[in-house]
Amino acid sequence: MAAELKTRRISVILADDHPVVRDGLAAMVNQQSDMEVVAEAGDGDEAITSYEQHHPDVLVLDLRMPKRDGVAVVQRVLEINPKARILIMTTYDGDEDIFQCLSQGAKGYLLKDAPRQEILAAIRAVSEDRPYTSSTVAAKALQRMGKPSLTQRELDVLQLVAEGRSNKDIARRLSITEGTAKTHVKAILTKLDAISRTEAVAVAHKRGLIHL
Amino acid sequence: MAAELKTRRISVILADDHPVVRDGLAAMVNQQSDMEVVAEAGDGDEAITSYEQHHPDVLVLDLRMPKRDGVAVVQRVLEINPKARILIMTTYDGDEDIFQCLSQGAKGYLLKDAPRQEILAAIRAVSEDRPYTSSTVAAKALQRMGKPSLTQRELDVLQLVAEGRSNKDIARRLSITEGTAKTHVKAILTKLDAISRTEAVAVAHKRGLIHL
DNA sequence: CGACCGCTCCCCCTTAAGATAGAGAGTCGG
DNA sequence: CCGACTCTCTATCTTAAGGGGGAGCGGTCG
Repeated sequence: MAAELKTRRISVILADDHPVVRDGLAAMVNQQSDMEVVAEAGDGDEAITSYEQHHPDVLVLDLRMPKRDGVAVVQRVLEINPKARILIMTTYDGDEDIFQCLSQGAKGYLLKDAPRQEILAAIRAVSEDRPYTSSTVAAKALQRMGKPSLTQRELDVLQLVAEGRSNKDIARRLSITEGTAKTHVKAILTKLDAISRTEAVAVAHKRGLIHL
Repeated sequence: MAAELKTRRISVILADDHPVVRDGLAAMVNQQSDMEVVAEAGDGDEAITSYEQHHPDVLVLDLRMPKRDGVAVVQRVLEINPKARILIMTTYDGDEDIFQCLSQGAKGYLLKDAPRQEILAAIRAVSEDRPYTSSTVAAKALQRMGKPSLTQRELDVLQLVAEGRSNKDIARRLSITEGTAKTHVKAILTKLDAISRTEAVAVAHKRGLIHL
């Protein structure tokens, strides 16, 4: 490690709520001669303030974090710097999560069970502003294409359905009539291609539309 | 690092399907003067064969792994060596998972978002055959006490309910009548204190009775 | 402006789900 | 051997859920 070190190292921020994962990534990254960890964050808010302070080459981001979830962090960071290079690193492989992050402007998306080499390759790719998406993840993103998306109201209803609420209960909570609640549920069933509300919950969970 | 190194180091096997997590734990453990990682495993079967080969002081085990899940590994390893010292390290905080592992003989249970110090303390405790359970986890285990447990058949039915199957469909798949399926569902609702099947799924998921 | 969309409400109708109660056959442990 | 438990099945009844329509109203956008 001598010659190629002249060029500046890739600076990386790690945002993950598990100290163990941060340690693992930090160990991997700092072992490389061409990159280094400049900061770590344990929740969404920390990730944003850290980004503002350090403006790293790459932000490695977990999707599920306390205080502010990954998608919101992506949105906020890209507001601060539209050219920010963000690599999503998560256990969630639902097409909705993937679609949301990538369409919002994240440069890469990979799963936590990825081998070391792939993780490092992804960081390098994203640092050069090249998108990185593993084939399985890309396939999921394509699956999402063509599928109808739910409206905000439908997502509200879906959330309550997933909690096991009845149509009547949902109506009360959303201050609408039971008939309207049923209309929304029907729309959800149609869009998710489900026969019953319970199946709708299963489908929505698999796709990452809801996180129980 | 000199004097206290005379006593043999605590040997540790790490079983987790995420390379990143294994790296993180390995880095943490190997930095300590009184412990070392002797093997790693990426799935349940590997964990068992690794244990048989090395007979480590502590087996750190993730619950959700390919091929064979954590609870099954705990069972098998304790068959091999009833005095095995197993520390569960997972993201799942459902009372059922915790109860199953601890009642089966795991010595410790902690969550992946635990701070470094707690993780190391847990490994040391378990290595000395002292049980380690964080207060929040212990509280969950106590919650489980008094709650009725489901029969195997009820778990079968619950699984299908969670997939969104109708009573008729469940009956066909289990080769029973729809009436019997309803009887099981009814028993499930009563035991889980739920009003509808969808709520039952939500409760069962929270408690860790099913993993979607 | 007119088309489109999202949200709201309404109707009727069929089917699935849940509540209640009873009962026979099998297994297991005291 | 006798409870206790599990699994199975039965029947009836009430209510919730789902299918198929239609329709008004406030936006937005070409």
